[in-house]
Amino acid sequence: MDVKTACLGVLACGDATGYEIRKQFEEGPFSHFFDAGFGSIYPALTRLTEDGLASCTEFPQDKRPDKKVYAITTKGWDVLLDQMMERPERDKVRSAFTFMLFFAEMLPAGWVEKVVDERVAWYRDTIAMLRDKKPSIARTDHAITLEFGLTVYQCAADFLERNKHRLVEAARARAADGTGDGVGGDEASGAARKTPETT
Amino acid sequence: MDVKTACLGVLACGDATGYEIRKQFEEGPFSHFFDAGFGSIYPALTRLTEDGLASCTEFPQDKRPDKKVYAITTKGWDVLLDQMMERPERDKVRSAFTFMLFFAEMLPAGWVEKVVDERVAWYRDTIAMLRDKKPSIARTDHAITLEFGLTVYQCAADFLERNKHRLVEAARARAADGTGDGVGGDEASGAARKTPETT
DNA sequence: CGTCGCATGTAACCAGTTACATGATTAA
DNA sequence: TTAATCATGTAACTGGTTACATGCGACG
Repeated sequence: MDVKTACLGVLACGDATGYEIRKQFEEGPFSHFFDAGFGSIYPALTRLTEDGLASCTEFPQDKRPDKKVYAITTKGWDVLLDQMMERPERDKVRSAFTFMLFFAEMLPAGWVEKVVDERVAWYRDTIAMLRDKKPSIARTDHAITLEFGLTVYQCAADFLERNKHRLVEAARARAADGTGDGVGGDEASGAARKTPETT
Repeated sequence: MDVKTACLGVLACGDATGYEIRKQFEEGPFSHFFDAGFGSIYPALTRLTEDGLASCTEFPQDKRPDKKVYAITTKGWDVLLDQMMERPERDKVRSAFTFMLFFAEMLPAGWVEKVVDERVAWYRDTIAMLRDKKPSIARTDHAITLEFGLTVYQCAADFLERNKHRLVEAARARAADGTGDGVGGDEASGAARKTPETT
């Protein structure tokens, strides 16, 4: 799923300018499963218009660039539908947080605690925000997607809160026994590995 | 978090070849929060070696390319630790599945059902696999990260199973009232939007 | 008096993907 | 006989990010 398709998706919910689309990607419902900046949105919109998948209406404004409102066309709908009838590709997730969790033992306990706390706070804030928005959502699919996020975030936040102490204790224990920062001592680290057998 | 850091992370768990690293990204624990192919791993490994963050030992093999086993160096540990002491950047998620969920009403009910079923099946399989692996994990942080995934996947699968009928019904309802494929009729679709006020 | 929100876009850059090249062994 | 596993790598491409360019009005 590339930026063009995602823009088409936003336009399928209502006409929008490039600026508004970015906000959708940053704060709106799309932010939970997509992201893109201006640098990719504007060219995508130009392309979409060239290909007849979106139409563009200009509204002159003084003292600032003309506002360009994009709308999805019939052909755009067709393409969007086609795209969604293809088997969805695997989710692409890149989480520096989880990466850090995975190595929590190697890190200072205080740092681990801080990062986990911040993450939990982010979940709580997001959950509150989603709860706020929920009543104003008319479409069933949109509502269910929101609930999906709500449920999963809730679950994640609860887990982290319940298990924070274990992580922090593990980090503390490691620090105490001197293995602290994972410094193995010599060049090629001693990470457990049998001499590689010549396959 | 780029490929270089991720490779360093894998090497921090034990020496490995490029081939093995890819497997970690595809099937191993890293697959849940990172992904990369050969085309980025091999150059990254070369770079890491040049910069002294990893060392490389070659094991000649006949009838196939020499096996190159990489190990993280002391400097590599330092860099990895430094990286993890920086505040983790926002997760990047790109989920074509969730995108589709969000537009479920526009799609044929049968298709929605199929896609959701497949996703639930994937969760169930992954959960079973993680449960299998769990007993063999020594490190606390690794174990907790695994449990984190287990918990969240479980929650997601349960939600989808509980709410599948709502999605399918919504899709079915839409199809029935003729608004079916979202075809608005004319060029600039009728998606509700007031004439844009000139800000 | 600074910085945030509105509003557009381009150009340079970089990271990562895809396809290609090579090739033996083993299991279905 | 077909496909998968092992094992490395490069070159071409693409998709997206970052930085730059412009500039007013509102709010603190």
